[in-house]
Amino acid sequence: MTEPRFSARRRDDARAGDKRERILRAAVKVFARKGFYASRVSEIAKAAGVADGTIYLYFKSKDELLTSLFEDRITRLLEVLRREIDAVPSGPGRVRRVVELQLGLLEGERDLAEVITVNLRQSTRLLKQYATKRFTEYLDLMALVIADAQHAGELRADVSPRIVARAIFGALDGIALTWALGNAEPGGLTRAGTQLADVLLQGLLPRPTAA
Amino acid sequence: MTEPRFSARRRDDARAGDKRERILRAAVKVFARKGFYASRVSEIAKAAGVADGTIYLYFKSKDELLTSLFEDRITRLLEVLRREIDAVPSGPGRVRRVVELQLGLLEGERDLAEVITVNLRQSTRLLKQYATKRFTEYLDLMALVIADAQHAGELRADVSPRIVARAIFGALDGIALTWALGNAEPGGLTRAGTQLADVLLQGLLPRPTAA
DNA sequence: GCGCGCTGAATCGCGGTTCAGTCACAACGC
DNA sequence: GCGTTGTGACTGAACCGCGATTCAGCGCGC
Repeated sequence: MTEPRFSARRRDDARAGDKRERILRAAVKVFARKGFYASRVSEIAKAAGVADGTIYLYFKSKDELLTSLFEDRITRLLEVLRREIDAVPSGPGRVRRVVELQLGLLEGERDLAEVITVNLRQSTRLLKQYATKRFTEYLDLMALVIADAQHAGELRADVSPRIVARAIFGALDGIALTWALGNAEPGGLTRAGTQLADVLLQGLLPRPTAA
Repeated sequence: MTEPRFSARRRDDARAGDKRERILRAAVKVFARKGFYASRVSEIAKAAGVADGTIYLYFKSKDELLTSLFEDRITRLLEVLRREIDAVPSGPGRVRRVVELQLGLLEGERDLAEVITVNLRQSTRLLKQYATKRFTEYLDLMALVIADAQHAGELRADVSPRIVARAIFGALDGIALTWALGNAEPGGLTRAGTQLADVLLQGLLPRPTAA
């Protein structure tokens, strides 16, 4: 229903035609620079190299454009995360992998980092209605990783997996936010990820011997 | 310049007259419920019990209303934090105090929690221009607490104080966010604060003996 | 020709902002 | 005391610009 029928193969036009994706990419760029509300649909159209009206052939509204953007990108992220988690056996290893992976991914996509950290919260509707779906899915995944490791005795069990999951999400978000808003020095996110993982893992170890 | 001259003492009207504060309080409530952009100035006026135009006697624009809100509330927070930090001698004690204090404060003001966590990011202008002032001040304060403790040998020195500060901010923000958006169970924030502090402190301890 | 993807100028509603009045009160002269 | 007038905080209906959305065409490929 959102997708254009079929075809759409312009033989004279080199760019692959996937206009929907072109629009999404343009939206990321524009939203990142100006924020959702300050961004004009016409700007996104221009950035994508399409007419204003074309956007409405692929998305119901400006709002739905933002929603789709998250739906799409977060779905991708969840896929990657699930795959990686499965590939790592140890609990602590998983935590480290997940933390480093997420910041590593954003390192290469500053615009996306900004959209996720900043714009996720722009549309209250988006946050309160939509986000409580995918976002919860994300938090649940993180909490599960923690809980599993706790049951295996690899991580201390005296803290709530859900709280830890939220804290990890928040820490990642906060680091990405300040990075995206600041000078975004190269390698900054990756380095931060390693350090965050270091602190988290030591903090989550089963209580050593003495409290 | 923003304040009305003087007088303004209505003897027949019980409410203390501080209209500016009344408007700010109303704004917190409305922004929290609907988000900055979805909130109508007329709604804030109604909630504050003043006319639409009155708001413009105290604030230049809707934008400036939001800005003033942060300026005001964050200034208060910084004051409280500084005082508390000075009152606690040990580094780890300070970290715990700061973490627990912030979540404790928000526990009593759900609306404010929501405004800070959600709306702080609504106005990109606010974030990029204004926030880089007070917000930086906040991060610097946190980083200083960490750095001091590191120099005193109370916390591990192999992580960047700034990264830790950002991570702590993010973790607090993330926890407050999910709390404010969720069921906001009573005591939830306080409990989360304790656990977060537990994990952080263990994680930040000087490396035990074996890495 | 025809269908379809696309275009982009025009529309239309919304809501931030303005500003001409209103009103309560204080100051003043008597 | 008491009318008169000045002051300025406050009001709220109307204005006006903006920008999301629409839709009457357009032209390319078949």
